[in-house]
Amino acid sequence: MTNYDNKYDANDKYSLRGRVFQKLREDILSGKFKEHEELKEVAIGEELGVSRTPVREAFRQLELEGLIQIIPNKGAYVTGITAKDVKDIYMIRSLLEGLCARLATDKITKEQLEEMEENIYLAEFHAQKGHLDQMAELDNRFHDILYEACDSKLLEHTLRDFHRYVLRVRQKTLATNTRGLASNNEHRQIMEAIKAGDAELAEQLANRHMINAYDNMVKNGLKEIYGESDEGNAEGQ
Amino acid sequence: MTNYDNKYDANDKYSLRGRVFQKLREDILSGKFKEHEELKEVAIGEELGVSRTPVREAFRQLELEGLIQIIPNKGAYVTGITAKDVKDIYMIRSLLEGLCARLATDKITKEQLEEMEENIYLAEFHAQKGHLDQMAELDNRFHDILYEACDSKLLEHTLRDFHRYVLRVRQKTLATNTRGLASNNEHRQIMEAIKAGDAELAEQLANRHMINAYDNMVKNGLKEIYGESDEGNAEGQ
DNA sequence: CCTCGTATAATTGTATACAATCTTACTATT
DNA sequence: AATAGTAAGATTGTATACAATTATACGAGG
Repeated sequence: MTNYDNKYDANDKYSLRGRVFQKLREDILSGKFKEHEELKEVAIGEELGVSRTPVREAFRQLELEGLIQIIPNKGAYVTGITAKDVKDIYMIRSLLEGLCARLATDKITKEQLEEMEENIYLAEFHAQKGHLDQMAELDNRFHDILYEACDSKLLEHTLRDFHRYVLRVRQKTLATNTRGLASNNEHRQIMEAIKAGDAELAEQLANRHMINAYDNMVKNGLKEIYGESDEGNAEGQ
Repeated sequence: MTNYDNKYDANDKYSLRGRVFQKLREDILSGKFKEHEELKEVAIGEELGVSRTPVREAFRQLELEGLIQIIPNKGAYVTGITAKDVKDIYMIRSLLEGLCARLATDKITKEQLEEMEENIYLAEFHAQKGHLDQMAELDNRFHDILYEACDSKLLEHTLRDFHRYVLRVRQKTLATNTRGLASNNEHRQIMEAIKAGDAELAEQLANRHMINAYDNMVKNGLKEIYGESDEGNAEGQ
């Protein structure tokens, strides 16, 4: 669930705890810390030059973000993502991104729509050039715009959480260029539907966009990467 | 987002932090702490007989659960729920409870199905007797069973978060007996669909169940209670 | 050689001390 | 009287000290 309309965001940049939190999140999402790796308070503290207190508080936040698991009196461990988790997230996101697109059709501002168009235009350029990093960045930003445009702090926050959570996987799988181009075309269709005021269509397209993204991940070896590496409950896909 | 399959739950009962966390959450949800009320570390600590450290850590968790907002160097405040928030949550829940019911149709165990039937049977009894507290309890439990039955830790956790989050409102509005009876009949229909293996129908019914619940809240004065009491962004409903 | 138990070390949990920041009230100046 | 400045108090942020718990290593007994 977490917090919503908070101008002073929880990951506040200016406190030590906030900086530790951001750093650790980044390191986990980027894969610097592997799954099931243990994070020790003193080690992290020394590495970042802070005491245990801010580290501990950052741990509590990371736990609620689902990035680590804290076992009382034992330790903090980077959580693993199973193939089943990824499948579930995309199922949930499919519905919620659809809802988001539907709501955004009524609520989107002129500025947001313009940024969307620019985003798609730029992405096409980078797709042709094969700039994968920029593609990923633009993809993230496209969804962020959509989340902002739905005018629901709660939905926005929920989607952002899920989106961030699968970034770990995405970095390894979206790196195929063919999907990048197809994905951007789907973005364009969604944008066109929103622009035309067709909420139903926008919802369906956003819905489908997630399903396609997931199918592509499966094709490109999601199973091999995250298959049975975990607690052995990777069943579905 | 928060943590998922964690046998050692974050709100661990045996640490001071865990107890403080649970106590504060309970007090916020029950309405003992009013919206926008400031929570001071020392005051809470003295009241519960602990130092500031576990209180601070509990605060971090409450913040990520969306129950309080922490402004750096200033204080912790109980978050307000606007009418718009409630509307958004029910919109989201409508989709996700539908998904949950659909998945549960395939995954539910014999035991879970039996507990569901028993739950509905008991609820009918208490509805006739006008036992509102028990009704609320059984209603919560029904949805918990459904969440467990969908066999998705992620969906289960997400729905539980939203469910808990609206408890604050529910306690004030579901207290009408007529809705209790209707609600229980909807539970029965959902259960029957699941039992019959009709996933599509179960999804639609669960979907509709949420919409009905929300409509009833609006009828029974949600607006009056949570209308403009907040930041003045209660627009939609 | 294996198992159990104990002691020691390592790690987390909590309390307290100190630093930084913000709030409040009072005073001086206009 | 109103306002700005400043100092005192209150509150949060961080560091450190101590307690409790858990993991590890080693040795005794079988």
